[in-house]
Amino acid sequence: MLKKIKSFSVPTLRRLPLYLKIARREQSAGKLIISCSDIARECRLDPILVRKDIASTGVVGQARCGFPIDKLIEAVEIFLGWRGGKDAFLVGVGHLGAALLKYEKFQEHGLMIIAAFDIDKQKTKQKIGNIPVFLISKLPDLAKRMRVPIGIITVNADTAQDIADIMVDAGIKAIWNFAPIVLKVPESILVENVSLSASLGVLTSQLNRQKDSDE
Amino acid sequence: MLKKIKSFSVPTLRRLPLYLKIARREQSAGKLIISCSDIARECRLDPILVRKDIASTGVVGQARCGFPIDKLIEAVEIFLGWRGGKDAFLVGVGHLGAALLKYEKFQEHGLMIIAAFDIDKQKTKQKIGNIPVFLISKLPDLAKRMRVPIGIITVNADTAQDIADIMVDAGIKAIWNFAPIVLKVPESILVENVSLSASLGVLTSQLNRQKDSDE
DNA sequence: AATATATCGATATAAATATATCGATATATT
DNA sequence: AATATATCGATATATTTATATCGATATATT
Repeated sequence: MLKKIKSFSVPTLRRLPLYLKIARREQSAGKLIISCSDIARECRLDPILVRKDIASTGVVGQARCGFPIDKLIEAVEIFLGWRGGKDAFLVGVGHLGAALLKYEKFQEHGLMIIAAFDIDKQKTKQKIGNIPVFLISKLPDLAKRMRVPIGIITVNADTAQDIADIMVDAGIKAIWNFAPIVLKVPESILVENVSLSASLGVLTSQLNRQKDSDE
Repeated sequence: MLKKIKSFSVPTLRRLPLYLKIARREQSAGKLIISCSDIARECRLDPILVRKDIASTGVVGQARCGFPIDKLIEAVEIFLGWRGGKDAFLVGVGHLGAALLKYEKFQEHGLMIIAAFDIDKQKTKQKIGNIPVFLISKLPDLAKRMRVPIGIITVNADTAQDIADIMVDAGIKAIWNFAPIVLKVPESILVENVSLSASLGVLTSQLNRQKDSDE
């Protein structure tokens, strides 16, 4: 039976990790309760917005006090799918790919990069960040047998679509794409793009306009 | 005189670099004209949206044909502030910082990383991606003398605010922040955040919900 | 040459997102 | 104990963003 998937606002999903980070820090500092106003102040957001975001995770707060931090953290982690780690394969062991492999904190986000792949045989000779590197030809079999749900693409724009095709064939359900193209994949496959150009564009465009108005 | 800064939609600013990339590629392939429908098809967006985005750059098209690619590229580049490169300093030569220093294509985005900084003296001994690395204590003087407008923060969350303070004191106008915190800076300073957690949160959250509904 | 079609540009509508308002309630203060 | 205050939760409004509609126009087709 095809259930309608309740979709949540992407802006909300993008803010929640920040709230989580703050909540975890406050918990480490010994606090038991945290309010939306506290979080909003630190994020420079409207408390009402923070409250609505948090409400979508389903956690219930206490009037006048706030939310029990442990319950809040649990609710956000479950909501984001960060409880019970998900396996991922990374393809493209270049500068960026290697940096991601060496980043230790993805576990905090429930992401376990268990293997990396590249076309360059040289790169398969050593582990990076304790993660083994294989030839790309090994991906399909491994992905199918291990039922890996997430693929990370850190190859260049020219080869990204080919890698996406291989991932889809291998049964990967979600792609975290760092290449600056729009991947063509079946509708059922999730794609989340990280675009440095997009981010840089926002910055430099606004910087230009600000400068112009100063003169 | 304080002119009101005309602000453009951030979603539009985030899509324009993609259109630009496509336009450049088509130009290399010899095409002289490109239509919003062409771009929309490739980006999997509504042509009307693409047309509106492009309209905000001020370029004018030709009914039934599209936009002259050279004019379109020029307009988008100017709009994004990517004509006539901008200097930048990067602070934090860790895995990610080093990867950005080695990335050669920022020039296509009008960004020139002319120096990097770190607290670790060891790191100052060699260039990375042909960019020299200095001790962080050298930043203020260099930034002021060279009037560097952009600072890139690739340190960890604990030190990011300190680095931002140093950058602001040194006259930097815009910060490209890769650390997972909300920086506290004066209103006149632009901040653009790149948040891997946010991006990952969108992916894993949706992946979870999809899985739940399958069962 | 007349007609059809694709696209631009402008305007209008719809949908998504953010902000404001208000009552209820638990703690702090007088 | 009574009152004030901060915060939640729900509902309502405003703003932003995306989509739809329509006329004008340049090319392609008949």
